Amino acid sequence: MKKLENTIPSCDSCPNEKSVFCSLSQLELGELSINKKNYHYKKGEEIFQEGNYPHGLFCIFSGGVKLSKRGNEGKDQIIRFAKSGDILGYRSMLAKQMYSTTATAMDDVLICQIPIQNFETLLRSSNKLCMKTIELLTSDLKRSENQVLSVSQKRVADRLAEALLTLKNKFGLKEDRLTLNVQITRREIGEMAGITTATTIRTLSDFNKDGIIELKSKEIKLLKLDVLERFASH
Amino acid sequence: MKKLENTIPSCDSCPNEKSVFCSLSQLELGELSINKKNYHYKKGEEIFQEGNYPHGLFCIFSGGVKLSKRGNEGKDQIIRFAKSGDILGYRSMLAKQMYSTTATAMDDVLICQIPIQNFETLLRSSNKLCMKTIELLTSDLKRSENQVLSVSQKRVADRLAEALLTLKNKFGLKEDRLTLNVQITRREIGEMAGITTATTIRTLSDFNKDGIIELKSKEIKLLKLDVLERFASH
DNA sequence: CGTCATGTTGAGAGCCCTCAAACGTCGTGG
DNA sequence: CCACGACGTTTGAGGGCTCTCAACATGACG
Repeated sequence: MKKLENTIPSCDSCPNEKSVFCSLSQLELGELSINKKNYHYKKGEEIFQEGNYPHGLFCIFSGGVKLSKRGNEGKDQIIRFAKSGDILGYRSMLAKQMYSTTATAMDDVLICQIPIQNFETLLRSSNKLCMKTIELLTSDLKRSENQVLSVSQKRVADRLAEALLTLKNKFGLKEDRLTLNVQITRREIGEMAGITTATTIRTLSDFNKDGIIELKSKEIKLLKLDVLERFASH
Repeated sequence: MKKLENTIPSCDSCPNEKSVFCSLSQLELGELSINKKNYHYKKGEEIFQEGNYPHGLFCIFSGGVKLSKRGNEGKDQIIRFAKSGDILGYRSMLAKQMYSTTATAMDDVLICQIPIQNFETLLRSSNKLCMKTIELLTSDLKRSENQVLSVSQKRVADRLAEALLTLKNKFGLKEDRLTLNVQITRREIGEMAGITTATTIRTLSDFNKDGIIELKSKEIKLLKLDVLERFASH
C-alpha cells in the first residue's frame, strides 16, 4: 500500500460514472472530497481486514477488488467483487461495526478513502444519496439471498457455471467476446461457489472436455453461454 | 386470508415498539395509516408469493412469519423470520421488483398493508426513516452474508446448532427459560440450515442423546447453550 | 375413525472432500 | 543465467458425510 498525492482527482471531477455519488451536485462532491486520501494497492494486498473498524469509506478509482470472509479452517468464501466506481465497506461503516469481510486487491488498485463524516453528513442532507444507498443495499441483499439458496441446494457444476456467469457480468469479456476479462485463480473461482480447489479444477476440466468452455493457460473462454445458463438455472 | 375492519388500530396508536417507524411523529404515522388495510392469515397461509409484484408494505401486528425461497426441486430455503413489529417485502418494494421470497404465516397473523406511496413519500421526507431503513438493510445483509459462509463451509451439526440459536434469538424461550417459544416443524428447521428433513431429525436425535437438547413431542428444550454455541462457532 | 402431514429410522449410494504426488510457472536472488 | 522456492494447476485414490428412497410410527384433524 502506498499513499498517493494528487494522482487521483477530486470527487467532483471523477470520471467514474456509475457510482452511488452520480446524483450529487458538484458542490456536494466537493464536500465529499475534503480530506480525502488516495492509495495505491498492489495485487494481493489487503485494503481492509475482517474484524477491523472502518475509518472511512473506500471508493475504487481503478482496479478490481474481492471481498471475502474467512471460514474457520482458513477456507475463504468470496462474497462479492468490486471495481472502479464501486464503494467498499459501506455496510460496516453505516452499521458502525467491524468489517465483516476482507477486501483484497485483485490487480493494481487506485482507491480513495473518504472520511466517515463527509459521507454521513451528505447522507443526512441528500435524500437522493439515501435512496441510492438503499438501492445498493437492496441489490446486494438480493444477490446474497440468492447465493444462500445456490450454495445450499445446487450441485457443484451448477454453482460453478453460475460463478463463471457472475464473472462475465461483473468484469465483462475481452475483445474476442469470449474470454473472461479478469485474472483469477482456480482457488478463487472455487471460493466464489464454495467448492474446493481440486473439485473446481476437475469440473472446469469437464466443462472444457464438453466444449462448454475453453481453458488456455489462465484464460477462460465461455464458448456456450446457453449451456452455462441452463446449468446455473438448475 | 380474511380482510378485517377496525380490529387493528391506526399506525399512530400501534403498540409495537421496535419497528422502523418508531422514530416517526404522530402526524407522520397518521399519514402512513391512510388507506391501510388489515388482514388476518391463518397458520400456513401465504401472505405473498415469490414472483408476484408488491402492492404495499406489510407490517406485522401480531404473529410469526417465515420468508422462504423455493429451490428448483420443491425444496425450500428459509431466508429469515419476522414477527410483530417487523415489516415484510420492503426489499422488493424499494427495488420495485417481484418478491424474491414467499411469506407464510407460522400461526395466526394479524398484518397491515400500507400503500406503497405512503411509505415512499415518508421515505423522501423523513431522513430518520431513511436511516432506519438503511440500518434494517445492513443488518439483513450481514445476516445473509453470514448464512452464505455457514451453508458453504459448516457441517450439518454445526448449522443445526446455529439454527436452534437463531430460533432462540428471534422467538425467545418459554417461561422455563429452556423451551423454544416457537412452533416449527423438523422440515422447517432443516430448511433454515439447508438440511434434508431426515438428516435434521437424525442430528436432533443425536443432540438429544448427548443431552444438549431435550425433545418432547414438538417442544425443543435447549439444555446446554454453551455446547450449541461452540458447535455454531465452528 | 379414516386420512394426511409429520416424525423416525434403516439401508444404500453418490457426490464431493481430503490427502497426496507430480508438474508447470513465475519471480527472486545468488 | 540458473537454481530455487513459492504458488498455482492437475490428477488419482480413497473415504465419509449427507442425500435419497423407503417403510413405518405417530399425531392432528375433520
